[in-house]
Amino acid sequence: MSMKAPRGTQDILPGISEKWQYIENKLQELSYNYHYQEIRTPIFEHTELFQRGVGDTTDIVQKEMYTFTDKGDRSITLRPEGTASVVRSFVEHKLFGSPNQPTKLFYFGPMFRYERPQQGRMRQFFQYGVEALGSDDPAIDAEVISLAMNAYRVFGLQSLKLVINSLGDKESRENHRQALIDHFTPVKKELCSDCQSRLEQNPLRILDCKKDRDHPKMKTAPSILDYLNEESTAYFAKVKEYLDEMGITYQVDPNLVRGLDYYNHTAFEIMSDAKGFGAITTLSGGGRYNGLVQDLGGPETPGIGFALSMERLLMALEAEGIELPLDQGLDCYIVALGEEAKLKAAAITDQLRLAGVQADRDYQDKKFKAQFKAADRLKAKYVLVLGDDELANQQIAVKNMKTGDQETIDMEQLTQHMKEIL
RNA sequence: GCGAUCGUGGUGAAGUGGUUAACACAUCGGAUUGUGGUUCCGACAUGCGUGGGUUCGAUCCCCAUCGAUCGCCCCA
Repeated sequence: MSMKAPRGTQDILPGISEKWQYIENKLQELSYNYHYQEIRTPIFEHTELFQRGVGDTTDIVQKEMYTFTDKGDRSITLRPEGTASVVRSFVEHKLFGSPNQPTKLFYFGPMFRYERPQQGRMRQFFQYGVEALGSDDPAIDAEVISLAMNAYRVFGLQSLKLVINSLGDKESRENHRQALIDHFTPVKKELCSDCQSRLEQNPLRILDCKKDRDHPKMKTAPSILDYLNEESTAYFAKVKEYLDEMGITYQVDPNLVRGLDYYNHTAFEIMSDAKGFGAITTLSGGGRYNGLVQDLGGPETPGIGFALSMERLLMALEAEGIELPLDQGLDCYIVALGEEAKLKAAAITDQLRLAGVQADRDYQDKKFKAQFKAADRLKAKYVLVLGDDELANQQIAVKNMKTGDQETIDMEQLTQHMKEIL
């Protein structure tokens, strides 16, 4: 039996977990600034939710889902993404009935996809994402994109590239789809096997195929932007206008397609430009999904959202050499000499902790000097020394480890004193 | 799912088919019975991812397996 974590999973150990907490807190704060509220949905759902929500033709559903049958003979799937669950919950709990629309939600948690792992691609990975349901104002598209960008900017990341596109409404997509089929069918045999089946299932995705990238028909392929009807064109123009006004720079890429079936109108991706960033450059992605709520049994409700990967955010920070301003170091470490002092130290430590002071002490029966070394290693701001002398006088020595200054404090004033100097 | 490279102590890492698996850092102990540094001395691998095979003998050769990294695919 292997005692290693399963392939594609990782332990987030002390030293790293602090970074995660910092990022989570910051993203939560940012979400509230945009007035999004947290939603927590189950980590597993009925398989059918993803088949219908994410789409049967997607790679996620076709080959990447963690699906199993539970003891009640239900087909269960570990969620591969967050949107389907959020929309399901929105419908199930009739959040569309709230007078406060749009419904603006954020979530955070693990997602699962059965893939070949490499750096920045795990089988269990963590996403932060938002969904805005109930508005088809282009301003909310811009808001979500702005939030997505700021989710990196708040950490000081610079090397970001925002790519946007419009997939149009249903009519535009239909027309474009037919144009793609007409365009590629004559050369069907020259395309890769994936694209041959895409031609029938989802011709749009031929456009971002890396294998057939150099095929002559690729360059002349009908662009979605030429097939947008008046309404879709106007919508996209408005989104861009909002972005311009907000000072958010972007690049329009007509080949940006996104892997999930539910997208329409606005689609976007944020990538890292940073050198030394791995082969995987996409940091986050999102888009509009106006038909999804209805597909999952709700009333006709527009929606837009995005999700980012925590792992890749961490990679981006690393690539740009950004150090997070983490609080580190213990408030105080209690050094005790002798049995009696040890006993007293336990009580003092306990008291300090209850009063809101971080405190720790030795449990390894270390020598005096070794206890000091431990305190130093733990970056303790203060060391409290308790020996025979102090014990006799009902006092304790408080040493500032940074300045080296030391003073003697009466035992009963210690907690108060520590709270003052910290 | 396909292809390639790799897997030695807490960490970084050397090494060889044959008795004691370098070195460095970290850790622990001592020099220094109550103050963090430095220096010096000493200690520290259930044995080289796991399982099997070849061999008189394998950490080093072969096979399988697990895992990591990179590329493809795709994405977050």
